[in-house]
Amino acid sequence: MIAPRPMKHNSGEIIKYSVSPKTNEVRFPDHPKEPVILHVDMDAFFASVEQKERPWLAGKPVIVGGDPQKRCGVVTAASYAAREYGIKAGMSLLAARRLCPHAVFLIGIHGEKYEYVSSRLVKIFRQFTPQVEPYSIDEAFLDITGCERLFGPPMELGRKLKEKVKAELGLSCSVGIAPSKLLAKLASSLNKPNGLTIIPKEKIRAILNPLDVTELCGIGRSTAKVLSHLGIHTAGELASYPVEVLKRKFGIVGEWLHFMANGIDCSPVISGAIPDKSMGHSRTLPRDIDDPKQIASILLGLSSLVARRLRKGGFLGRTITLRLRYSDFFSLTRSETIPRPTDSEHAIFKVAFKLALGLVSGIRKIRLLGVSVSQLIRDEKPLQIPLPLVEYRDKREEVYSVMDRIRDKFGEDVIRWGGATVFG
DNA sequence: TCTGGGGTCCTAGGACCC
DNA sequence: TCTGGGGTCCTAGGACCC
Repeated sequence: MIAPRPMKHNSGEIIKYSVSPKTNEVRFPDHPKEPVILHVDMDAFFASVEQKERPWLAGKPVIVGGDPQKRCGVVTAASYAAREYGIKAGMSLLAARRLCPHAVFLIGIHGEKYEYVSSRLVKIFRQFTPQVEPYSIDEAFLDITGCERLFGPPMELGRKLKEKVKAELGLSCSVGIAPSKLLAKLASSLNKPNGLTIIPKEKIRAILNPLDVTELCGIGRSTAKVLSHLGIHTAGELASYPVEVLKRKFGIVGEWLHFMANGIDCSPVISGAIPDKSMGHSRTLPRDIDDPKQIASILLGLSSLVARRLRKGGFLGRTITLRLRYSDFFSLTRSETIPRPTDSEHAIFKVAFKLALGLVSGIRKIRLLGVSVSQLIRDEKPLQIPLPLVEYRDKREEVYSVMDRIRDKFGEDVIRWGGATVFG
């Protein structure tokens, strides 16, 4: 996320800055060099990967999403040919089908395939600079400051990068180049798909000012609504709005808004791995339920998925959060922190189910259930000897490891705990 | 727009301890 | 027993992103 933490260091420290009392201008410690940041955003990533695999789908409206037979299907990705019909990510599959009945609907998200392509992309990016920060499965920031001697001017580097991605993976991407992450991300969005856009320092104001505030990364519907009440609709209007008023209205976010609208962002490209903070899974159920037995079955299945990921990543977690959505769409969370960190599905399930039972009502049925674990720590195997810790490492641990190996080999659904719902 | 699933960060109140 | 102030942890919710 760049928006919620634009002013932070790697270490989490706030970068010190000063504000000129006369001009209201913000001053940062001088950079040794004017940074050059490049943002890569893959074009219709999931849909393009599928099209590359099935060449006969090239140029056709392709929609990747859930199962349209189930009620919960939404569009996860749409090819540009599909977007011409007004289809967007997040839209229900039914609505998408109405807009474009002849589109090709590819059901199911093949996460592992996309992860693999994503890892190959990062390898390509690293051939240009070691300073690569993956931002999501299909986006990354590259700090290309000082790369001129190897690859030519920034635009030349951007062109070479696009060519290499196309040649090696057959995928097109949009590239934005600017003096900061915030502006590079904005630049890549300006000429999609297959764009290559630079925002030079002297054009920042001219490009930023007329933009709708919602085009800035970090301003969503809620913030835009509040801004609109203040008479602020464009980035230019936001930039010249008194920062003190914004701070009163939004707290620390108000300050970010001010900086964003002024194109100020000092967040560095962080090339090291960013540790996971939480892991979770949730499911919209095929139909609304309120039977504790069914709830238990779903929660055990979700807990298994989460625990398996914890073990795979070598993590233990302490806080277990239950997420629940009623049929009227009212959502809430309940969490509990346990004394000893765990990676056991049964420990996770026990807490999640207890929390869920407190929320079962005779009036509203449940539409969605989710389980997540946070306060993660590394599971340091050699350190697990101390006696108080032995207790949570019960005999099931051996069973978990056997089950994990079986699932690795034969798939998620070949084995499960009695009573657990299997999620593929 | 009849509304998925994976995350992150911030806020605010209350409990608890010193 | 009453009083206080600060720090930290826990919990719940909200906003936002892809």
